[in-house]
Order: sequence, then structure tokens, then C-alpha cells
Amino acid sequence: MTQRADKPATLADVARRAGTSTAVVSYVINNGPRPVAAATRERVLAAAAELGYRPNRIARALRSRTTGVVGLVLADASNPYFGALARHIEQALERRDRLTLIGNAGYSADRQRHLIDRFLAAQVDGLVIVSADEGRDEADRPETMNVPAVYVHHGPVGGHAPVVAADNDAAVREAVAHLREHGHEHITFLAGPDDAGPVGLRRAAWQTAVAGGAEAVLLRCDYSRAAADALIRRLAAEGALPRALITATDEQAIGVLSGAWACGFPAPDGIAVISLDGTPDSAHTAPALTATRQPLRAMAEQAVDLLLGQASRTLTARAPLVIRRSCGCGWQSGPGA
Amino acid sequence: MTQRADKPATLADVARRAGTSTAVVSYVINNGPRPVAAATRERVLAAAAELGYRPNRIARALRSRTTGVVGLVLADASNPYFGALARHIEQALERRDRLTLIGNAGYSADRQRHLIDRFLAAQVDGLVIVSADEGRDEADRPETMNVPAVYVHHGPVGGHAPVVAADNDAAVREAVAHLREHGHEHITFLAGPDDAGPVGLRRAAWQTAVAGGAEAVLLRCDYSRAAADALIRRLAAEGALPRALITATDEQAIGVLSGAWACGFPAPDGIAVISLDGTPDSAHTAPALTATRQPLRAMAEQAVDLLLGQASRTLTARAPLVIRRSCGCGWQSGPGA
DNA sequence: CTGAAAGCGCTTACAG
DNA sequence: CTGAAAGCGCTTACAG
Repeated sequence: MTQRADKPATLADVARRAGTSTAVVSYVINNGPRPVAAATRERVLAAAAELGYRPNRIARALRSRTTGVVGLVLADASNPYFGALARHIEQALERRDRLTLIGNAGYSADRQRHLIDRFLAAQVDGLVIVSADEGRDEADRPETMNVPAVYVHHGPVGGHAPVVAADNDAAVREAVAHLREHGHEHITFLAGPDDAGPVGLRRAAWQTAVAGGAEAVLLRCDYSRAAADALIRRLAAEGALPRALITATDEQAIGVLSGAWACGFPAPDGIAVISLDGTPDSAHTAPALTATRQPLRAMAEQAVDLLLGQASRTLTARAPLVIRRSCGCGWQSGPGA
Repeated sequence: MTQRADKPATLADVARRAGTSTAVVSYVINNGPRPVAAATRERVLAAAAELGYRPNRIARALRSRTTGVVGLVLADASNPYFGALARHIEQALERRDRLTLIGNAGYSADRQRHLIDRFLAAQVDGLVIVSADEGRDEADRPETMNVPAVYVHHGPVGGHAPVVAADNDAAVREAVAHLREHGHEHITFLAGPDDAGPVGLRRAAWQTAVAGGAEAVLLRCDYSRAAADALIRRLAAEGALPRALITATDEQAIGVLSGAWACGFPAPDGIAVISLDGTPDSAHTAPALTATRQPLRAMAEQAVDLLLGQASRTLTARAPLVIRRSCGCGWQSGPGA
């Protein structure tokens, strides 16, 4: 059936073959905006099928000023947390028949701004921004440009764009409570290099949760496994290894686990660890990581609905604590076992 | 300087302001294909700057039939190996002023085909395919469609498109040799569920490398951490845990490490492990994973050069063995220490 | 319900 | 070196 032509068939080819006008062909291909007689419709559909007609999205975009493409700005796709988020966002977009343009900003505000400019030049219908650090003013430019934007994971301080993120406060409270059930009084927190982004929120939530309890130590390091690994080794060497630690991110937790193991203080006996960024794969560390499970798919769905105007309310999703072994829980038993 | 207009400036606006034709403006914006007098050029540049002119890539694409967009088909962006590859490919493309459309095929040939169709409809200038399993014939369609394609990590059996991959044979030989230096005679291999993709090549290379030695056991499981973890637990329960194991992928190695730890046979004493997919983060497992380091950035650069016609030869890059602890090596010492 | 035609913003022969 | 104009493949008032 499909034509063996060198050139792909155009709307005009279909119209000619169906003996009608390009307007009518457009109406049936797009189911509107004008009605078409059933008989005509059949002829058009048949002609399109015979010619193997595929609409040229570029031409459509030029005329209708909507591309069906959304730009996704990411800090770093090789971080599994962002990678998983990217996958869910791409799939949510795909379900709504949109294409995803991706860019890695690499934790740099300059690169992020540059990527957004390129996406804007490509006429994206919207922007999904997964930023790790503080969004500067430039992150707000998209609104200015009349392109809808939504932030996932974290948004800029004074921005107008919606922000989709999990409930950091509840997650931190739950982690602190769980470590207390294990009998820990000193619950240390491992934050990022500064209080930027959601990690700042988590740090604050921890501060509040441990207030009134025993003295609480705040640790900081970069978000890489390597940095956390090195920090733990240093602390162990100084005899200052915490007994119970909540890490802001999975990557840090993984570094803590490997560092502690290397120093002879493996978790959970040497150090009890809970992470706040749980991706599915955090189950396969040694020992298995107890972590807050970020509802990535729900976040992606909501972000995309918001972006495409199919939802209006921003609801912060619950991030439940998934209890595994790094906190000190036994195989099947609860705290204290 | 930038105009406060609601509508972005067009080529025609710039031409009007510079008192020239759109053709001339196009020539200066694109540095060709016709020469322009220096004075005219200055006027055009000034006008463009004053109006904050940004070329409309959609219009350009419709006219010139080249979009500056490349489609990247990936098995799964939440797998850190693919995520890292995706990041390098996007950045290589960005350096050459191309945009990257991304899609997750989720290990499904149907979804991969569907994604390629969508990318083709969006008029991509090329396709980068990072396929995990056997590429079926449909993976070859791109050539038919006159869109250049390049496979990274693995290509279909009888395809014409170039394939960029690391040297699996050499990597496997090196891993086997290293475990032998540690005194292991029985070197087990953990492959995927079947011999599809590069893993099949690695399996074959292992077969060859161990031929003539002691009896060699082949294991298989899915590519997830969970599957490898479960396999190891089962083997341990049966008393059939191998003493030395090469895993086809990092994800499997991580699952092996966590499973072995959970069973009381932690690596490297309980089981010596080497992985063949080393990403930078494999350094932060417990114990640190000895692995073949895939030259991801070099692979991405080469793939993109090949795609854009800036390179013609496919050279398989060396994937050196990075010795850490899971093979049994000590802190600073070599094999046997 | 249908058709002829304008126009989206560019690029590029073609003619000066 | 420069300009007037056609045309890329669509969508969509507008007029029948």
C-alpha cells in the first residue's frame, strides 16, 4: 500500500488523490476544527493510507506555533536520581504525545540558562526544570517569554512557576523518629556544601526535628559518592564517626556506606544510615539502604499535567520511609531487633 | 537595546530596520552562502542586535530541511550506565550545536521502533541508538529513510550503520587474567538472560578465555540489581556460590555485592567480583568494585562525529581494567596481597 | 460541508 | 554585491 516514493507524501498529495482540498484533508487528519462529511472523510483516510502519509511536524509547528516538544533541563543525567526522574518525565510526556528535548546543565546556572535559551529558540511548548541548586532569577525568564515552565524537585525562591516536590518535612521527621526508635539520641545530618535547594529544606526540617533532643551535629560535603566516602574516612580516622546519620541524598548515602565499610565500621553496626532520596536501586547497596522513597512517577505525572494545563493544584506527595537494613533493622523484624 | 516587543523580531523586521532585503540578512546571519559588503553587514548586525533578533529554527528547518536535532533512543535512562552515556552524547551534540531529543525504549523493540518513528516525524537530522538487546531489522529502517544512524554500545547483527563500542574481548581477557593472578581457577561468568547484545560478545570472549582451564560455570540472570541479588542468595543457600565471578554489567555486580553481603559471604573474601561495565560511580560500592572502565566520553564523541560525517572510521576503544577491592586486591598492593 | 488562498519565518535560485 | 520573489508543508479564516 505504502508508496515507494523518494519524497514523503504531503498534504497536497493526499488532497489530490482524494479529489478534495488541503483544508479538508487537514480537518480529517486533525479531527477538526471543521466537520467533514463521512464519505469525504473515508476517501481522505484511504488516500492517506495509500500514500503512507505522515504529517510534517515542522510545517505544522511553523504554522500553528506549537511544536509538541518540551524541553527538560537536568543537572546531570548520570546521577541515578535525576536519571530516573528524567525517564519518568519523558514517559509522562510521551503518553501525552509530546517529545522531550534534554539537556544537562551540570550544576551550573550559566549552562542552565544557555540550555533554556536553546530550547526557547527551538520553540518548545514548555520547560521542565530539574535544578539541583538555587534557581537564580534567570530561571524565571521562561515565564517572561510566555513559555510555561514547571520545576521538579526544587524551585527558585521567589518564582511564580509551580514546583513539584515531595514532602521533605514529613520524610525527615519520619527518618528521625525511626532512628530514635533504634535508641539513637545523637542524630547527625549530612547536608550538601550549602543550604541551596531541597537539601536546605531537609536540613532545616532535621534541625527542627532534633531540637530539644541531644546536641545535633551537622555535616556537609558535595553530592558525590566520592565526597561522602572521603568525609567518612576522615571522620573515622579522627574517631568522630557518628553513630546515626541521615543523608540528604542517596549518592551521599552510598558513599557513606562504602567509606564506612572500608574503615571497618560497616553499617548498620558501625553507623546507622537513612537516606532521603530513595530510588528503587538503593535497595541494592551493602547493606540495603533504608531510605525515603521519592514518588518519582507521581511527581513526573503531576509536573507534566501542570505544564500542559491539565492540572492546576500543586500537591506535595508523601515520600514514605522504606525500611531496609542500613538503619539497623533486622531481616524481618522492626526497630530494636 | 533589546526591543520590548510582544512578538519576537523576524528576519523581515531586521531587513526593514537595516534598510536591506531578507536575503542579505540571511546571508550575514548564516555567514553565507553569498558574500555581503562589510558596511551592509555592519548595519544588519546592528539592527539584529537592537531588535534582539533570534532566528526561528522551525522556519529554518522547514525551508532547509535540516533541524539541528538528533534523536537519542535509550533503553533506560535510570540505569546509571545508560544515563552516563546519554549525558556524554547530549554534551557532544551540544558542542556541535545540535539539540537532543531523548526517548526511553525500556528494553522493548516495539517501543524502540515507535520512538524512532516519532523522531523521524520530527525530522531529526540523525539517530543515536543505544540499544540493550538484539537490534531487529526495524533498527535498520533509519538508513532506508535516509536519516543517518549510529549505534552506541551495541549494534544489530547484519546492520549497515556504524557501531561504536568498547573492545569487549580485550576487557574480558584482562579480567580473566587478573582473577587468575589471584589464584582462581574456576572463573564463573554472569551473563544476561540470553546472549543478545554486547553481553553475548562478552560471554563468548569469556568462553574463549577460560577454554583449556578448569571447568567454567555460566550463570544467567536479568540485568537488574534485584535479579543478581536474588541469584546470589539462592546460590549461597544451595552452597553453590562461585569463588570468582565476572559479571557482564555493573548493575549485576552491584546486586551480587549486596546479595553476597546479605548472605554472610561478602566480597572479596566470600566471592571475588569483577564487572565489565565500569562507570565512575562503581568505585563507591562496598567493597569498591574492580571493573573495566568504559571510555564513555570517547565513545560519545566518536558516535557523534560519525553521525555528522565528521569521522569515517569506527575504532573500538580500549576499556582498561580499574583495579579496586572486589577482586581481592589490597589497599595499595597488587594481586595476591 | 468544501475550496481557494493567505501566511507562518525562513533560504535560495534568479536576475539585476 | 543586492533585491524581488518563490516555496518549504502545513492551518485557518473567509467565502461560498
